[in-house]
Amino acid sequence: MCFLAEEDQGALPSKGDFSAWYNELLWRAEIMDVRYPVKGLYVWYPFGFSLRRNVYDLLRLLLDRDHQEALFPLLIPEHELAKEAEHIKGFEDEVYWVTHGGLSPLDVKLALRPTSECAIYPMYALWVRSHADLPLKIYQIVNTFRYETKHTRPLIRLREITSFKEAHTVHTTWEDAERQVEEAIALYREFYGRLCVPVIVSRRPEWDKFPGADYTMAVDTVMPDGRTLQIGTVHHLGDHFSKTFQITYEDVAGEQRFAHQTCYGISERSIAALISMHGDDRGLILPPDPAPVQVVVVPITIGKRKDEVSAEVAGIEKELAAAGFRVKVDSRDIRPGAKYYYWEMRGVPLRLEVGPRDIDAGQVTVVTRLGEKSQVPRNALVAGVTERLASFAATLKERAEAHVRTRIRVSRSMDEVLAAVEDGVTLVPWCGSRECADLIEEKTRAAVLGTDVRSMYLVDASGPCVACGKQGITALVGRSY
RNA sequence: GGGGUAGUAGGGUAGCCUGGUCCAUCCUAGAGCGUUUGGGACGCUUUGACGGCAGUUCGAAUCUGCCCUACCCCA
Repeated sequence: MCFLAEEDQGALPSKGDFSAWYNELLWRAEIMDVRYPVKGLYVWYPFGFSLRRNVYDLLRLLLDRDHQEALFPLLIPEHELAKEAEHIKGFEDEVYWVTHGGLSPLDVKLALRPTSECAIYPMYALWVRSHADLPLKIYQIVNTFRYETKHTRPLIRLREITSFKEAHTVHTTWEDAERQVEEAIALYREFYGRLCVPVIVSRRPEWDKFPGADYTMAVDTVMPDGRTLQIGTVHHLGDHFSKTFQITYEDVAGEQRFAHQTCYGISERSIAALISMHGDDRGLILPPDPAPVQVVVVPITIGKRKDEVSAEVAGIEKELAAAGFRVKVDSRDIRPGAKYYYWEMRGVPLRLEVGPRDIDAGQVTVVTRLGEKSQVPRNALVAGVTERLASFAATLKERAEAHVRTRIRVSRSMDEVLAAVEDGVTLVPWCGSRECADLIEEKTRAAVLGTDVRSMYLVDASGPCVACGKQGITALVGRSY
């Protein structure tokens, strides 16, 4: 099996073999180390953590416009977690329990939060008094724990979600909460826009909504192998939780009323999507916004002119850093080619090559991660780098959209569904019944993901239901992670 | 949840059935020295492992039990 050394040194598995590519890339690009000795728990390498920080900084920037960040405890007492019947039913199989303090059994078992509604809402009951306190929009970025029984996968299916951004809002009316749902969707669209990851928004079927919610809107993307990945959810909680946790406010007429709530979350699956969407056989490809290193400078030093090149490179580094770019000079004593491969694996958007020929010509050689090579005059470097990073991001976005567009097809029969979900998702007419959804799943191993499908590639697929033939509406169907 | 296979250095393998004290081999692995440097350089030197716990034994990578972890198949 070991033919790599001769044919193609150091190559990743082809992206066509997505699973192998993904696993190998995670450690080759130093995102995650999967060798931690507990199932479903993984370690962020410094490089991966830096990527994570940039991604979550973007998310914070968007949320901080009108949300406040806070922090609630990891442990939830059993009686609080069990308060909302539907909610606990949805999670009870996956909860980790803390049962002992030292050697003594605890009087009240404590759950590691699988999500934080039951940690936050008892406090909201204390905090919310008047209509003037509303809307209340708070978020936190924390780790959560779920004892996943299915196949765990780094960044995608975890027993410790390390990077769960969850927002919890409180409103006076159902309609106001509904408007918040739309705002959250818009916010998530903007976030994924910055990551150049195209998304499809849809309304999850009744049986697949968040436990305790009125309805759930989901944000999905289409992975390279055509399977979908849920990378964000927005839930309208109605007044279920406010009744359970007694979150009431006094309205303008002096009446006590139950509040209406929403919650919405994004996890490190956003990073899985980012990595998977753009990467290629050479490694990561990162858009400039989240890239830990945006520009790498490789000095080409030969013999006597070494000092001259070093001085030039130092000047370039200073100038770019002053302009706000995350720039890295690679002055290691290895050949330039090895550096190119190294930084390509790590997805750096732009590489600058600076050697004697460039100095003589008064220029810098610029190569994008997609391999486009050009020269920028040394005296217009910042402008040149700015322009190339912008067009690089635009190109990534186009590539990603082209990928998703070719993976969405319309199917009008079960056979067409079966063919379509082999390597993509499909829009099908569906009558809306659970029975037909189950039949579709049974025959195609693909699930009805949602209705009210919103995508820039939307095609109307209403017509006779592919399962029963009754009049149906457009539904999104696909195999998901 | 049920079944199967496996875990040997940074990564990949052989050895295990048939126990033998220095435990081999490959690599884009690591460390050092020197020569090199416009797409993965080369030479020399060198480091480093039998998943964990217990048992059997004069002696365990090898046999037994339990546990952990990984992968595959089925539900």
